[in-house]
Amino acid sequence: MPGIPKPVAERLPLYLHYLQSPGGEEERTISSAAIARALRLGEVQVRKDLALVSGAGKPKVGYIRSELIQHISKALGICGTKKAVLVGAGRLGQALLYYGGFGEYGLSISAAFDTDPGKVTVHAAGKPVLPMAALPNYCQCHGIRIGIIAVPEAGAAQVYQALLDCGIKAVWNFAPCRLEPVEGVTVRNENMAAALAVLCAGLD
Amino acid sequence: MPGIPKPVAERLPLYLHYLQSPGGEEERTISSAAIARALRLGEVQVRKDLALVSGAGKPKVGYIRSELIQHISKALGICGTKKAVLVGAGRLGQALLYYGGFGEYGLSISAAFDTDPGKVTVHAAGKPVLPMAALPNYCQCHGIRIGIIAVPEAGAAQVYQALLDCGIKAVWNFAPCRLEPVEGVTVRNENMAAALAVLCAGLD
DNA sequence: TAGATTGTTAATCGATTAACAATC
DNA sequence: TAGATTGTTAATCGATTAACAATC
Repeated sequence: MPGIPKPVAERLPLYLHYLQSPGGEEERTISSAAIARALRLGEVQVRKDLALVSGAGKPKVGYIRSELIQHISKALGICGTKKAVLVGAGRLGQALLYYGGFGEYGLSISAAFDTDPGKVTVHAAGKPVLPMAALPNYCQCHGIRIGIIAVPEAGAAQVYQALLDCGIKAVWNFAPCRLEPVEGVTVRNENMAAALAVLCAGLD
Repeated sequence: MPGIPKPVAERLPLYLHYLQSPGGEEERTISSAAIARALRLGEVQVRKDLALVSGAGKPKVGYIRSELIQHISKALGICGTKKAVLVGAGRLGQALLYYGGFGEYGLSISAAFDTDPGKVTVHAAGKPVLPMAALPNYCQCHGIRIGIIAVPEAGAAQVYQALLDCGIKAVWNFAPCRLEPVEGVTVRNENMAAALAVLCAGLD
């Protein structure tokens, strides 16, 4: 995504979801105004975003839906299905493992890992739950570059290091702690408690 | 949070978490430089943020830890424990129900609601899972103003309306759809699949 | 007093919005 | 041609960073 500002990149999945959603208008073309209305964004903003990744809009006509889907998908690097590993097969980990929504963006969690031998025997959502020791080999064999951390805070740093050692390049961290930045590795911290706290901050 | 810019508000929980975390330096005072180092932020940014909610730093000394915790807590509206209801007791819902991290910010999920009679009998994490019909009465009796939507996309709009009817003022939505904005109600959309897609966008 | 650390004012940067030009 | 819709250039807005003043 070189050249695509972060706020724009964050809107791209919304456009894609809307364009692919059934039930909406199934016209062959669509205008920036229609997208803006549906997603409650400014129409100039939508046009600017789309110009950045597509630039294939036609005055008086709008955008060809299928083309636009192609272009946004390309900008998001969607090609085939990228596989991710999940570390931590607790409740949150299992919720992610069963969640079907990633496929829309060409992503899937292909295996989970846990230190708890009790969880290791479980196959969840048709996916294996393996012991931590199996992580390096699994990642190498499957060419995994995406890792998800769903363990308690105390274990996060260690899991992070293990993922780095496996050559992971993108980390989605659900533990409420910052992870040491590493050149060439992208980290997103998903601090659930903090998110709810901010949402509720203005309540009184 | 009138007067506090959103980016600042999003950093406040990080400061609070760091200040309250055990194991760190347990000094009575702390400097903006120390906080910045730990959280990997700019020190001027930390000082500006803290000046906005506290303004009680002393040159040469820093901030008194306990005071700072008080001030940030106040800015985040933390007082006692605010209760939230959760709609949708699937895997994600249960993960949230069991998650213990909300307490740090004075929040707790006190009950879940589901249309599936099978889920209704379960008591999860010592919290009741009730039928949807019980929602209005529960919210009124407990003075609930926070609602969490953890149902599939198709049901989200209806659940949202139900929550609005109950007088909910803050909504945390995990379904991948935008919800109609309503005056006086804050909504945060937590689109998990989109988040992972953006994280992985730059992979190749 | 001197030095460390906060707080503020000004400068920079980036994103959004508005106005308008281009074009099918 | 006229009108609708895109795309671009300029203006606005807000946040971050840098420089410096204040003060314990």
